[in-house]
This record gives sequence, C-alpha cells and structure tokens, in this order.
Amino acid sequence: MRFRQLQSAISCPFRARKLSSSSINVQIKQCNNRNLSKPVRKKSIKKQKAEHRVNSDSDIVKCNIAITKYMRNGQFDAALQLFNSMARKTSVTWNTMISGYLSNDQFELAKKVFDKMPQRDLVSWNVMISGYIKNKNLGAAKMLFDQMPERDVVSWNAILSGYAQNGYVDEARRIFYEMPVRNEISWNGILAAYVQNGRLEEASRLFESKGSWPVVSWNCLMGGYLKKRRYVEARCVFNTMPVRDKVSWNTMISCYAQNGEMQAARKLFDESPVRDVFTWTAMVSGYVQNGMLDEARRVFDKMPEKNAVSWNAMIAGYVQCKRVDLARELFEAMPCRNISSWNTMITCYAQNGDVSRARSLFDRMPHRDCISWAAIIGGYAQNGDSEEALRMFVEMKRDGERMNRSSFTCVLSTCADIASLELGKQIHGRVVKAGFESGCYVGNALLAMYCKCGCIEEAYDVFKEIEEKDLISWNTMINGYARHGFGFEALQLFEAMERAGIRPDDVTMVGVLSACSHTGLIDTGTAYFDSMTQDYGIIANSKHYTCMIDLLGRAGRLDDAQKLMKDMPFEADAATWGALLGASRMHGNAALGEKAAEMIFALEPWNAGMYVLLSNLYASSGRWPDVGKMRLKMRDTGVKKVPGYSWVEVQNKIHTFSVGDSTHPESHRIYAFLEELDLRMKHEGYVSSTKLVLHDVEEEEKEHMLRYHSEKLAVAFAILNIPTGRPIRVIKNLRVCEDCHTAIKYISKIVGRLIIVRDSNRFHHFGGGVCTCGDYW
DNA sequence: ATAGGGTTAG
Repeated sequence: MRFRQLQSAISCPFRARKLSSSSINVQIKQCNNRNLSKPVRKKSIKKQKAEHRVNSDSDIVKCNIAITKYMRNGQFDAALQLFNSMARKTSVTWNTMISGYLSNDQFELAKKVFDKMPQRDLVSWNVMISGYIKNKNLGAAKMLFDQMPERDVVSWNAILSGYAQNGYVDEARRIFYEMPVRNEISWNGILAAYVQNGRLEEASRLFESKGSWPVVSWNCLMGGYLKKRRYVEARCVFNTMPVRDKVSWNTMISCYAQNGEMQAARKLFDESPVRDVFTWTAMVSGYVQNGMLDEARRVFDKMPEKNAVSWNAMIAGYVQCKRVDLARELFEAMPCRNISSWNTMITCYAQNGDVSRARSLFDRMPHRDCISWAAIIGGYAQNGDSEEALRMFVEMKRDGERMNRSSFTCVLSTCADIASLELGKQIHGRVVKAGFESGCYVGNALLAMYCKCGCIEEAYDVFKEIEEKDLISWNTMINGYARHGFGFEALQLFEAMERAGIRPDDVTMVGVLSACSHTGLIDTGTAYFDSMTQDYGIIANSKHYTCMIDLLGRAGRLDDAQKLMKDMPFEADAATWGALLGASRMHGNAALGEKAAEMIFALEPWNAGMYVLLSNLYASSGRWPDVGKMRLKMRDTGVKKVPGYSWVEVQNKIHTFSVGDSTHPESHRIYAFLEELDLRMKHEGYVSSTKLVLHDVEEEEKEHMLRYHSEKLAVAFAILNIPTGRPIRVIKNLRVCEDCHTAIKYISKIVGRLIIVRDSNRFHHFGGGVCTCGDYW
C-alpha cells in the first residue's frame, strides 16, 4: 500500500520537464555503468527492454534502490542527480534521500529535503526525529514528535532512546510507561537507558524481571558491565546467554583485554566464529592498554581492515610510551583521520614539551571539539605558560565552542591530570560566573581537580557545595581522602554516604578498603570486604583484593595475604603482586619479595619501574652481581627507565626538575640551600639510606647522588619561593624515593612547612616530621 | 526487492 503513495509525484517540479520514461532508464543505465559492479550491469542490460516501456512503479523502486546504494557509498551527489532526474517519486524516494543524507552526516541537506517534501508519511517524521537526536538536538526532536499527526511504536522508541542518550533516565522511563504499544526494541530501549547512564543495578533488576530477551539486550547488559569494569559479571552474562552473535564475542574479548587478561582475550579471539574490525581493534587496544606495544603492532599490521579507531588506538599506544616519532609516522600515514586522531597527536606533542608543534596541529585541524581545546590549553599549562593557557581559554569561547558544562568539565580534568592548580582555580572562578557551580557534573570535575592537585580541604569545600551529590561525588571524595592518607576522614564520609542512602559501588569500596589499610583498621577492613558482596552485591575485583593484601601485608600477616591471593577467583595481576612485594620489603622477607617481583616481571616485562625496584632489592642486600644482571636484562629487552622528574607551580609558572638538574636559573641557590638543610637534618638525626642506590659505589658518592633527586630539588626551590604559611605542592611522575621521603619528613619539621607531594601512586602530606602515608606506599 | 527505532572497539 505504502509503495503506491504516488501523490508526491504530482507536485514534483520535474514533472513539468516531461522527461520521457526512456530517459529515466538511460539515466539508470549510466549510473550502473559508472558505479556498479559487473554482474548488476549485465542484469540491467538483460532487463533493458522492460524498463524502456513504462515509467512504472517498479521503475521507481529501482531508482530508490540505486539511490540507497549511492548513499551507502557516500556518493550523495550522484544520489541527488538521480533523484532530480526522476519524473515520479514516492515518499520512499524522499525518505531515502533524507535518511541517506543523515547517514552521511549531512544534516542540513536532510532537513532541506524534509522541509521540501510534499507529503510526509510516518517514516519521514521518524527519520527526521532520529536525525535531530543524532545531531544532538533533543529539543527539536521532541518538537517534531509532538507535531507529527500520528505516532507509531518506532516514533516512541526513537524519542525514548533520545532521552536515554542525553541522560534523562527518568524521562525515558516515563516515555516507556506512557507508550501505547511496546515491542522488544522498546524494552531494549529502557534497558539501554539504564545501562548508558551507569545505573546497572536497575538494569539488572529490569533484566531479571522478564524472561526471553533478544541477543541485543544481552549484549547491552554485558556492555554495561564492561563499561563499569565489572568483568566478572560481564563474563557471567556471556556464559548465560542463550545465543551469541558477533557483538557478544567482541564485547567479551574487550572485557578480557581491558582487564589485562590478554591470554584469555587471545583464546576467545581464536575461538570466535567471526572476526570483524571490532574484534581486531579490541585486541590491538588491549595490547596497547597493557603496554605490549610490539604485540599490538603485530596484530595491527595483520588486520584485514582498519578504521579510524584502530589507527587511533595504535597511535595512542605510541603516545603512551612516548614514542613520538612512531606516533607521528602513523598519524601521517593514516587515511581516515578524525577529530580524535588530531586530539591524540596534539596531546602527544603537548605532553612531550613541544607546544609549538601541538599548536600548529591545532591550527591546522579541520574541526575542533572541547577535547582539542582542553589538550592545547593543558599543553600550555603543563609547559608553564599559564597566561597563554588562559588566553586560549577565552579564545575557545570566541571560537564558538560552547562553554557548556562539558567543556568546563573537560578543561578541569586536564588541570587535574597535570595538577595545574593555578589554572584550575581560574577556571573555578569562571565556573562560578557561569552559574555552573552547584551542578553535579561540573562540581565533580572541580572536586576531582582539587583532589588531584593536592588540595584536599578545598576539595571538601566543593563537595559540600554540590547540591545533589551523586555516586561519583561521594566516590571522588572518599577515594580522594584515601589517596591523601586521610583514612579516618574517608571512613567517616563513607558512613555519611550510607546514612544518606546512597548505594556504594565497586569504586567506593576500593576507597574504603584502602582507607582501612592506611589507618591500620584490619578488622574493620576485613569486615567491609566480607560484607560488601552480601550487603551491596558488589563482587570483589582485583583492586579490592589488592587493598586487602596491602592491609594484611602492612600488618605483617604475610601468610594470610598469600592465602588470600591463592583464594582469588582469578589470576593475580601485577598490582596485586606489587602489594605483596611492598609488604615483603617492609617486613624484610626478601625471598617472598623476590618471588613477587619475578611474577610481576613475567606479567609485565616492559615495566621499567619493576627492574629498578628489583635492582634496589638486590642492592640492599649487597647482591651486586644480580644488580648487574638486571641492568643487562633491561638493555636486552629494550626497556628504558622512565626518567624521574618533579615539578612545582610558583606564581603561575611550572618549574620542572630532574635528577641532578642544574639547568634551573636558581640552581646555585637551590643547591646551597640543600647543603644547609643537609647539615640541619643530620643534626636532627637523619641518615641517608644509601643502601637503596642502584650502583655499587663508594659511600660518599652514593650520598651525593641521592641528594640530587628531583623531588628534593623541587621541594627546596618551593621553600625558597613560596611565602611562609602556604603549603608546598610538588608533583612527581614516578614513586617518591625512600630516601627523599625520609629527608622531606625532616625538612617539613625543620622549616615548619606543610609539604604535599603527589607521586605516581598517592599523596604524601609531610608536616612536623611525619607523613600521612605512614611511611608505607 | 527500496526508507525509520535497540547492542560492541579509541
């Protein structure tokens, strides 16, 4: 019936031209000759006679099919040419044009066709509604939905998914209950609404409330667990689902890959009945995320087909390990760059100190989004040019990048990553001006920024101001306290959270357990660990186990820690072994430490930090031949020790220091001050822990080397340049060295200052001769 | 036979 809606043809402007029916067929034939493969052409020649006869309905269908094909090939000009040449059209013809333009990201052209269309049918409205949603204009979509003369289940499903994609879960639920007819896509729509917005408990409750879901819904739920890094539950879904399609396999492979279980991922990759770009890309990014760059590259080179995501994953891998040249090489070779590719490269240059290259890419890229702006702003901030960073921030507004909540959030998270407190504070000011302060999203970003910049009190002030705190707000604050070594505050806040009736998730519990570990609350920690599954349905992941092993290990219960590790339902990862290693070192169990270190080696042969740690372990017991072996092994595997550096922000400028650095203009003053401090420290009883130096050198020489570590230089510089009474905030890219840690404790007492050091793992608040980490990290 | 709504990777 619908095919016969020929009304539209009457008002078609080209009817006036009186094209003969044969001329349309000629047109089709030409198109076929130019663009279609041989078998199709043969067929059309065979049928040529029939097509010559009339301008029939079947001719129109043939044209429609041809238009669809053009559109699928991205040839929307050819599609338009054919469309224009048609004397008669059906509404399907028009709808095909609209939908084709939309799938080619030509929203404006689609809208033009929709507006010009003489008689719209249900499909036209539905297509346009989803077009608006895709174009991030939910308001306009809703307007069309309200305007349309009649709605069917597709219209309702489209608007439901629109609400879901824009975070309006409650609205989506209302739509779901309001709609007159529901099909399985509607059910999947409401399920996806929960999943996409991180409300997994509701999703799983919904899922269990009803039997028989289509495979898409199983995939949706599994993907939700993947996004939340709840791999155990994801695997459980995978094992339970009655039918599996390609997406199911791909999702499960991603789960393993992201959880660092590359062998399991590989096994599933081999077992999977079908492999597509997603499958291959999941493997590439899995290897990348686990630092196995060579393996990633091998898979990447073998891929039968690559898209932008595959290229970007590989490039990001090179960026991660600072292989700037390889990253650039791929970026220049890739045929299908998108915004993300440009953004990755900009970040790459910015993080490697080449802001001018970053800027030149930024200026050259065809389109910018808020990530691009955050990357370039962060680049300037990170390289000590806060003025230019702020100027670009203003520029962003002028460029039309909407200063919405998400761009604030973006830039704030950049500030957090690079710990650029001054810039963060300036942006905080602008957030207040824009009236976004009390909102949850921006509030959480501000909160995280202050936590990561070492301002735990300011973070709490922001936390208090957030009107409707969500799970993320609580998690950020609890984990912030825990990472700063304020275990007591973290636990208090957790109790407040329970009183407020907010259900904790796995992330919350990581904060809680590590707080227990830092405050030495062994029984409390054990009780929380045991109860979290029963009370909240949270299945312990490797991070929870790592906290527990840390907790037991710290208390010297190495046997219990080992037993817990054996009882884990999955293989221990490097972080878990790392906790055991730390405990072994603390309690002088060299044999166990060595075993742990070797396990970490096996799991992460590229982990340079581990070589150094193990070298130190050998060195501390005078096993110099083993130290030498380590050095050889490092050279053979091509692992490069990441150079340690520390930085500190003074009056809007970031000052960076590396080991034995003498390039800073105030170098002489800094060294003189350190000499002076050294004398006073020794007077107080400080003895440098020379046993930790990697090399077998004379005692005096060792002491000399230790004194020049980057964190000490940064601290000394900061004391000299930051007015008394204000805290000193130093950031280090690696873990703080043990000797420096001891020294900074003394220094904090001698100069009477609060010194906050953020290292790659946690925060240390030094004051009055002690540190909040309790000398264990 | 041709047009519309739901799931996966950076």
